Amino acid sequence: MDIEARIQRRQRRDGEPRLLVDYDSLSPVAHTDDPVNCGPVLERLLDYLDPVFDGHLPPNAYVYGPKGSGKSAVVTALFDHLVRASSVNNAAIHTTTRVQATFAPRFVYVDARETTSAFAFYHAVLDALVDESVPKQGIKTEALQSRLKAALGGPKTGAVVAVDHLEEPGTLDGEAFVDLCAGLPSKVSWLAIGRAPPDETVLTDYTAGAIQFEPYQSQVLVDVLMTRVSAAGSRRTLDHRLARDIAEWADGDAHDALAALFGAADEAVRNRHRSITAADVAAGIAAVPRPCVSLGRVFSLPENRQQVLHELLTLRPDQQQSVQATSQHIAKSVDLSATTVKRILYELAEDGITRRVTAERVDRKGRPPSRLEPQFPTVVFERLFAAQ
DNA sequence: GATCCACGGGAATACACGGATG
DNA sequence: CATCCGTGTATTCCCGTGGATC
Repeated sequence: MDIEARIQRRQRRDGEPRLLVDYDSLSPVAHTDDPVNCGPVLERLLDYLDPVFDGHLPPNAYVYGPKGSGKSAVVTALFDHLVRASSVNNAAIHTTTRVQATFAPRFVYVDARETTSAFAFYHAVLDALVDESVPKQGIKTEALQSRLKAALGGPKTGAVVAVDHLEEPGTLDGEAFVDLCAGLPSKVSWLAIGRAPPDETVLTDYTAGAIQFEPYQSQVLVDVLMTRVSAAGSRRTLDHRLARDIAEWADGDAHDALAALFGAADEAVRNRHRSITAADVAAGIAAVPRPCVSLGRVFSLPENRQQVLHELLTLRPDQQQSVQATSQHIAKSVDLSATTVKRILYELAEDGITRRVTAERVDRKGRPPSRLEPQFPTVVFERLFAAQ
């Protein structure tokens, strides 16, 4: 946090202390280096990775748990450390190796939301593995595969690839992912991360074990919220009791809790409150639909889809009586034809980003129209979208 | 020239509903 | 009464084109 921001935060206006918050610290899509209170699951992940320190690759594994239970937060933090440790200083791992051979495993984190094709997937893995830049176009997918093989050619190398957000709408499904992994060199083990319980996914047909993430306990969630709040502003910004209210409402889902907190902080800032009030919290909670789609999914959408969503949020209710009318209005402010906008709107609804609500009754003929309800935290989206 | 993929457009299909038909 | 039909929408699906990069 730079000095400028710290000073700004202390500035007064109208003699009143004014709340200023650092929205990045509250963002449900931002993960911290050091997730709060995740000891037990972290230990289980390290247990799984233990063979690495013995000079072997671990088997494939599956990490699962509901949205907002900390899967991405913990795995990204862990892999960040491992990547740093293995690339900056291989010795760190070598010296703890109990056998003589110098086994230098690599660690790769891939977000399936960003890699929806075979090409993109192999590209992501290879790009993380080699220093030179890897072409994004113009070469065959098979060319990437052989380069991967070459990159892991050494006798004492191997890689553990964590693939996050599998089997979401719009990302790789289990079958496709397993097929892609079959095209990887044999010296690669994968750690799949998804939401489905082990018995509801084909992924576990190919893994030796599964690691479960439970929804956050209310008390832990309160800690998470308070930690984020103090990173974003001052500890006094949020009353402990209000944090508890948010946590109770969120029912163990850190994503939703942070989204609500973000909305509450935004409301407080706009009302020039000196701290977050109960009414602000109520407004913050109200701006998070339930069930709620993860913002991470929304922000990994292509730019023009996000544009369409942004415009959708600016329309008046009377402009979105039907999908057709909605797309025509949106097409006016976006560089896409109404037909294309319409198709995009249907795709977004299909993926659960929005929800179609069919009108009760219309005048006469024809199938009744639908309106689209956002299924993601709109306030947070607007703020972070504007900041992009 | 190869290769990947985003775009755009519209054709095809499904649906709702009232009214006609057998 | 059951079914079909016409009309006007909503919704899904498919495929060609073109930019960008190697």
